[in-house]
Amino acid sequence: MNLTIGKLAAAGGVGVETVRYYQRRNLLSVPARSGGDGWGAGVRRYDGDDVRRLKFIRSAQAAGFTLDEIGELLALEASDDRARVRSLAHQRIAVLDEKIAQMAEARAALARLAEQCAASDKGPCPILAAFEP
Amino acid sequence: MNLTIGKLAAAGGVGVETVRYYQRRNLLSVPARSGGDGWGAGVRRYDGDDVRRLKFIRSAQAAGFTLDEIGELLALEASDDRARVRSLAHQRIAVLDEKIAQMAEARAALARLAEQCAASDKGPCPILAAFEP
DNA sequence: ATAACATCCGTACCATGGTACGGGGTCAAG
DNA sequence: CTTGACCCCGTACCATGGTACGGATGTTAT
Repeated sequence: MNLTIGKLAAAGGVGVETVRYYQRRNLLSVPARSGGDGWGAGVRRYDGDDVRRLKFIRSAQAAGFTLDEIGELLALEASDDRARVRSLAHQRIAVLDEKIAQMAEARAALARLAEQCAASDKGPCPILAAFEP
Repeated sequence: MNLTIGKLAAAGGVGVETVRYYQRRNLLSVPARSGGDGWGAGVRRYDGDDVRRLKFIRSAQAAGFTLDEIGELLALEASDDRARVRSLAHQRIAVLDEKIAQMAEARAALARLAEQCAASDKGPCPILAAFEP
């Protein structure tokens, strides 16, 4: 594993600019440039650990954490504040449960809508009504 | 039902500025001002239909529609393009299913994390690892 | 060794979904 | 008939999460 930024980005399923953005946000480190001396010498190289971090960022985003929160999580990884970790996890689980329930409800509404809309082919279908409780 | 913008907003669980924003986006109509003539004459009044629309917007947002898409849905309500409605509904259901699955996965990861983090009280808990597949 | 391609970096710009400000006008209760 | 709460409108600003540009430099395949 001796990746350039482009390979790292590809491994994480994001664009190069996104990696650089995460570096600006201090979510990913900025390794030294490979070349030894002079002015703009060498290219930065990344390894499996960077890939792990990058993938973690994407997973945590899917869990609904903001990039700021993800920064805190990454900092916690290297600390031993277990209480804080548990707290963040439980908070996020609660939010997630609520969101999942909400989305399931929305899904049901959409299924109703599609069904009612499929029944006949005359006139409009009641879109607003489909979302009413 | 003869609401001022403030009551409408409250009924929808949003702020006044949000209602005005939706009006700018053409998601909500802007009724005539009650007073008759002159320059700044009267206040705008809203009714149950506006409340229904506003609540619909919030529900559709929870379903993951963007405000632009919601605009299209509202337009479709008054049309009879059932095929388009079905298409939007099915698309959104697919996205929703994927997102729900993703969130369930994230929830499991967080539960694992909280558990491992609760087990002992020494050292850091493996946050990155908790999200690995 | 030279062309083609990738990286580096600062800076600017973008979309989405709002929120804030401020100087007015209006309305209902006391 | 004043006072306090609310409404009107334009304009500016904000946070989040990126995406784009472009000139200089570095790397690599032929």
